[in-house]
Amino acid sequence: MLTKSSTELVRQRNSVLVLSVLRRHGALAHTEISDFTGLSSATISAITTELEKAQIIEKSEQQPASGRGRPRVLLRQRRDCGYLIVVIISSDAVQYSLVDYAGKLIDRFSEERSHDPSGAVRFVAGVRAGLSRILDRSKISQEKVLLISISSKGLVNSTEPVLVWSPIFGSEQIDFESALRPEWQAKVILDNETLLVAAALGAREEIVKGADFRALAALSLGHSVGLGIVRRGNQTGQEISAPNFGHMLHMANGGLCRCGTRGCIEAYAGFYAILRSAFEVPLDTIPAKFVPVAELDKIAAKARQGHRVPAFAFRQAGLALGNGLSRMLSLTERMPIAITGPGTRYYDLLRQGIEEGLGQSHIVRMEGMPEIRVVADEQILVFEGHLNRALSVIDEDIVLSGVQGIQASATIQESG
Amino acid sequence: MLTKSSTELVRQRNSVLVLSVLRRHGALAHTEISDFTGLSSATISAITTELEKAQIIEKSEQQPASGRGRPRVLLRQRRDCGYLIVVIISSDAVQYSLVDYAGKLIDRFSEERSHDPSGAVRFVAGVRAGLSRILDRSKISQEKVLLISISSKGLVNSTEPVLVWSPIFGSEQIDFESALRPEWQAKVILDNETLLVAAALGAREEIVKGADFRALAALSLGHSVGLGIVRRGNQTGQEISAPNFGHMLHMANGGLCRCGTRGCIEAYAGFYAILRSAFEVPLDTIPAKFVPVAELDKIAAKARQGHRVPAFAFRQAGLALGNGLSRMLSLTERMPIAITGPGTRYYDLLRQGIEEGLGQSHIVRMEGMPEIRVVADEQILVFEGHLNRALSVIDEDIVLSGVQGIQASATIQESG
DNA sequence: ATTTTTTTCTCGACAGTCGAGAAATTTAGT
DNA sequence: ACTAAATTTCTCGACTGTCGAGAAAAAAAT
Repeated sequence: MLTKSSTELVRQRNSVLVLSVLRRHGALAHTEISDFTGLSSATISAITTELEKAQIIEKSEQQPASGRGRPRVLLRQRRDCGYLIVVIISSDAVQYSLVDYAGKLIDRFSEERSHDPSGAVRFVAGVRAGLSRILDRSKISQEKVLLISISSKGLVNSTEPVLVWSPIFGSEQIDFESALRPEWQAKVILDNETLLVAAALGAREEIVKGADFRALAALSLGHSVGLGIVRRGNQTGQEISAPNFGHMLHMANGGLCRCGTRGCIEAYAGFYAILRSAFEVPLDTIPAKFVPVAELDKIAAKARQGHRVPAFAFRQAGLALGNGLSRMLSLTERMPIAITGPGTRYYDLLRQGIEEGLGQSHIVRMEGMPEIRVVADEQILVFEGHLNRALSVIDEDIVLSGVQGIQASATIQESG
Repeated sequence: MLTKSSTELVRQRNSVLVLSVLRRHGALAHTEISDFTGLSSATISAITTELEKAQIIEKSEQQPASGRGRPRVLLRQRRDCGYLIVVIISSDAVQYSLVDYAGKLIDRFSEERSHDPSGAVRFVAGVRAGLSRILDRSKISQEKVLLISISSKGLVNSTEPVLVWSPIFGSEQIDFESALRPEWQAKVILDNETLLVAAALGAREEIVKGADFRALAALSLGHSVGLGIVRRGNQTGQEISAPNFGHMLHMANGGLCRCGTRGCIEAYAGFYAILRSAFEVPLDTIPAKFVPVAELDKIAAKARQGHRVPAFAFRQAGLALGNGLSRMLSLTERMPIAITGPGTRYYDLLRQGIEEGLGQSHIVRMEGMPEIRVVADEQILVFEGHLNRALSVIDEDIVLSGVQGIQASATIQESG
């Protein structure tokens, strides 16, 4: 259904555009903003004075004039305009980061996660405690926290911050919004971890390729298997999705997965699955909860020495991944695939299987093998994805609600 | 990447909105348009007078006033504002339809397709001849044809009207744009047939459910297997895609498919595959080019009588479909599935397999079985999809280019 | 001191939407 | 027959938004 447009919408959109340009390129002068956005200088003036009144951006202090002419006045976001807390949930720890509106990291710590399965209630309490702690440490008032951006592996509700399924808590759902709501007024968003990796890679790619960028998939290999897809939208930025790839069906009635289903991709390509396969344990054995990476390293070493069974385990894993990716490509357009996560260290062993698995499908035979790259530093990408996403959400929120509100209160202060 | 907005864009958008409302609900009065669009009466006046000057809509002749008050003046699209040719390519015929801008069918005929494999060049020539013929028969000038909307089974390029792969011509690509370009100035669009079915069903659903509508998949069963997905977009209408579902990998190293690959879904669920399986022919036999439906009816009859082997063939087909659908659901959100096409007559035999195949995946076990409906009248839906899609494309084009151009020429005429 | 160059800011023109109320036109009531 | 009520369409002025042009500002070069 189409929806009506209005002139105010135009202003909103262009304001968000200005903020996003400012974010992407740092402090910019009037004319540069005009160049990047395509908006006229007059419009930039109007928008920036409005944003400045609303205390969202500020004129940078005079800097030594370089070159002739009237010196530029750089505009930048006000760092203290608002703050963002990033919560990254991984299998063994929860990392909390406090970030200012300009994207600068202010404080960070991790808390070990006890491996007791005592469940979601206790875990949520831990998260609440962690959030309080990071706020206390930095002496920032709670209202200044505009957004809490959370990520986890697993399946996430697309509209609300609800963790629908996770490797840790299974089907025990966690609704972060309601869990934090009485205490925190900030908006809460939740994203799949690999989705954020994909978003970060997509943003990088868009900077390089510009309008040529079409789509990209990120495949994260580790204890579990995640996939994120980012696609260039019609007009409004990027579209991202995090399918339930690790638990997509690889083979009917196949190996038993941690999730209780048989034949998931993860039941062949997750770390525990490779271990199980390398030790020739029956495929319907209930899989280990946690596998030390050192253990897998040993198997990889043997495989590299030419031992048949461990090599076969990696190959099977690769096949499951390749088949799964080929199925994804059958349902989407052709796109490059970036492989990240701790599993990349075994890419030499997985590669042949992945390529063979890909090659078994019609789409790949027709369009050719997709480009595959290995990308390290998954952690950095996750954080980068958080920032990209969270800050642009903040931008929108500020423009949507903030400008009028803050501006109104500013005028009251002036007149009062 | 975000892009700038302007006030003219607002007008364009709202003009398209008015046209689309007019199309959906037929002739409407001023106030009704205002209600449907949410735009104010004044704006409707401005837009409609502009569209009327540009000869895109017209005031309907006075009709008997019902109720008190000033009688309504109904507005409707001008039928002769432009025309549309719909070309539906199926395995045994090509159907040509001439439709006016109000969606009314003016002329239609089908041309048998000779089953010789002489290839794409000859086929394209046939299409050109068919287009000329329908134009001749109706005495409409070629410039009045604004759009040629083509559909086929197979895989279609997402940006250009290029048939990338089809059951008929295989990988022999057909670029309809360049094939028709010197002769026809009209815009050419090409869509997968099942995509149009999905689009039509989606549009129907949106009328019923309104904003509650999220997404829907259409599965077409026949000689080949097609899938169309329609999703509600962020803001601008619906997003539709036609994946290469029939040739998605069902089982590595599985049965030989018509496309030459092994293990495609179609190699289990296409008509020829069911036949092959029912006759216990080895799965690597090169499949029949064309299967008479009567043949399959016989097998179905036997299966319904309780014969094991034919029943098993249908069950295997269902399993392949169910597994494939479960994989699709792993990559998208949960959505209802509408099954169409000639294969629906065997749905009683396929059903158990489909449900079992779906149930083998984690996502279905977690979210529950998706809603499955059987929808007959695929042909009607295909045509309806063509119309929905083509006419809204025309609306956009008219507003984008037409209004200014036509208006300009109108003022010249006035002053001249 | 003047000119040149570069950047920012301001003004008037133009496009779009909206609310209110005038104008048009029919039905109902007396 | 005439008037009042109802309903729809149209018009006007206010408001918001963008843009181009040119004025104003401010530093470097001459």
